[in-house]
Amino acid sequence: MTRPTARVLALLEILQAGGGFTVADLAGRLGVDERTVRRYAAHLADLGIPVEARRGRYGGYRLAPGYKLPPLMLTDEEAVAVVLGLVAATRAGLVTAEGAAAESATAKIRRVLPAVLARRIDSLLDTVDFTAPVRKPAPPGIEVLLVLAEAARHQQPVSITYTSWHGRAGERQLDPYGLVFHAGRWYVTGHDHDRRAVRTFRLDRIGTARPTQGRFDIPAGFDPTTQVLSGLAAVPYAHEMSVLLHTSLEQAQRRIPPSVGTLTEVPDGVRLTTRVERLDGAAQMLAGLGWSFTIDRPDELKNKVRALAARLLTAANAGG
Amino acid sequence: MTRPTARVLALLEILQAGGGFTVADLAGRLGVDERTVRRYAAHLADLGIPVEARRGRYGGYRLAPGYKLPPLMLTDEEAVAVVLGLVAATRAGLVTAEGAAAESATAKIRRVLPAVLARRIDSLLDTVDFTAPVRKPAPPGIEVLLVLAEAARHQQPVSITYTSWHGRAGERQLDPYGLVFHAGRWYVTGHDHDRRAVRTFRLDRIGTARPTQGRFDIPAGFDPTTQVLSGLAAVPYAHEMSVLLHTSLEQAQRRIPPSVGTLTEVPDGVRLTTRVERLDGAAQMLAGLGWSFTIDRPDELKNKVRALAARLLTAANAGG
DNA sequence: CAATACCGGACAGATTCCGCCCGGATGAGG
DNA sequence: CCTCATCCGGGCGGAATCTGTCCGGTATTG
Repeated sequence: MTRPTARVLALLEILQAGGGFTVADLAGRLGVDERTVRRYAAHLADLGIPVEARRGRYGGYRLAPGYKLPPLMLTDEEAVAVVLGLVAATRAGLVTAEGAAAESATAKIRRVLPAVLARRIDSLLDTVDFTAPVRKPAPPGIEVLLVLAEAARHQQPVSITYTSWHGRAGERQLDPYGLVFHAGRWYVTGHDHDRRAVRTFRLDRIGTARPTQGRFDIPAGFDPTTQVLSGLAAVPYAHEMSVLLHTSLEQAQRRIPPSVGTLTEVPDGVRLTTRVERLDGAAQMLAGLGWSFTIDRPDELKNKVRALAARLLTAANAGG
Repeated sequence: MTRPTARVLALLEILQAGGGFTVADLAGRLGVDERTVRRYAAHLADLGIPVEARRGRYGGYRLAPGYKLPPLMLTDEEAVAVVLGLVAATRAGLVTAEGAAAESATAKIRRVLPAVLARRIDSLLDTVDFTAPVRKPAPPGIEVLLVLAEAARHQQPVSITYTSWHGRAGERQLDPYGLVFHAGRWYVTGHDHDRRAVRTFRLDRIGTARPTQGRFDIPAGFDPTTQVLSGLAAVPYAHEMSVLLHTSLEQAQRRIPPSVGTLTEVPDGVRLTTRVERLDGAAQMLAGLGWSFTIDRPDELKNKVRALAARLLTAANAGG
């Protein structure tokens, strides 16, 4: 930043983000000396912007609480980021229940942009193709999402109404440890009071969420992502499967996502335990991995692997 | 007025009063030279304020028509969509060169939200985890992106400066047919005048883009995504492979991305033609797909499939 | 009291700003 | 096409403002 004008207004932007800032903090962010920050604060005051200063321990600068904000001004880069973000969020299934939120947000943002920039962004949206797959959204209600987020942040229990996959509705008391967005779906994981265990719920199946009294502690080292993904892997599919893969744990972890099953390092390789709906699919997966392996169970899987081998031989010998 | 900052902002206030102003008029009001007024107008533009200029008789400066609209009013859903969109765009590698655009955009949007909603959105951002991988961004310059988008939209040729992967810079004349965002990278594909063929370029390797004279037509049925992906797939791997899959084109397209190879519907199924580096890997892929198939070529692939079948038999018969 | 954090004058050197000059581009109206 | 009015922006030398440093001082909290 070469111009003092821009730096003074950058200070204004930082302060407008809210909260308080020490002079040392601001100096670091603006890349100037502390004395210069103090001068800038005085400049803002000269311009009629109410910068409040507090001396002493825990002191710093902030804007006066009631200060009225100017209209939104986005740079070209920021506008493009917002619009592309809305496209990305829609494609990822991140959009929430009132399905047109991304479209209407795009329209509103566009209206406060200069006409030339809006037209260029229109051209961009018209001409760009994305290769990532579009997720079918399973959006939660916005209120459910925000209540759970606040409760997780402040470690406050909630009461939720939940409809399970086979349609049974009920109320649950939950200590929400964290939220996870995975493959187009929102999940909350935490301590389920009724089950006295950690449970994971899909947010699109949660009707209402209401904070309740109390506070909870998150268990040390708890990782919401791991919990949700391993919970997804523990679906009660028809078959339990255990296979010894003749490779390293590192290699296995690189090729097999946690959502597929549990990998355990053992002396002869890595044990993969999981549940699957169809054993022929499991046979195909194992063939596709490329490592040799030993089947612990079920025995039926051995038959499926044999059948796949026979089919491959047929293919290799067909034609000429 | 002693400070340039104050004078620049005084210009903004005059323009915000509405209507148009000549440079001479503004110079008189601000007590500066006309050249200085023109500099101030450029400063405001740098700060993201849309000052529009009109040359010639009856010309002058004014603010862009939409600039004086009331402040942006977003619903809760829309605000969440925008903020989550910015997060998604960052993770997908969609953000552009001036790296902090998503962060500063988030801050600006947050500033025009009610404090309560802003706090709830903060909680959401603090507590949510995403499982999708974070792409390392290879961002193009915003100007390059927007110029190419407009040129593609209006079917107008461009002149680009391009640095190839081994570092050779040069200028190219291009008819941009479309833009594609794939796996964290921006691509433009179109007719390369110098090569007299369709070529694909990565936008992060394009230094500048400038529209040139003329118009072009896009070939009928041209699909930018297919072109970019098949270009990526056309890497000179060691082996050419052709396999007849005993399934439908629709099923094949669902399981085999275009980046893998070309799918062609034929009377007995779907022909997959592609190039691969390792035939044993190809054998594994075919086994993993689960359909029966016939190998056209190479003959060596038949040996690899036989070897895989043998390995599967060994696995199925091992243990008990 | 100790530690932390804002305050602001003064000075020399650094950086940015400014008026002036001027050839050039643009656009409306005759 | 021409005329007139108006914006455009690089370059230069001098003027104005900015900046870091130094430092003694005030304010606030535990």
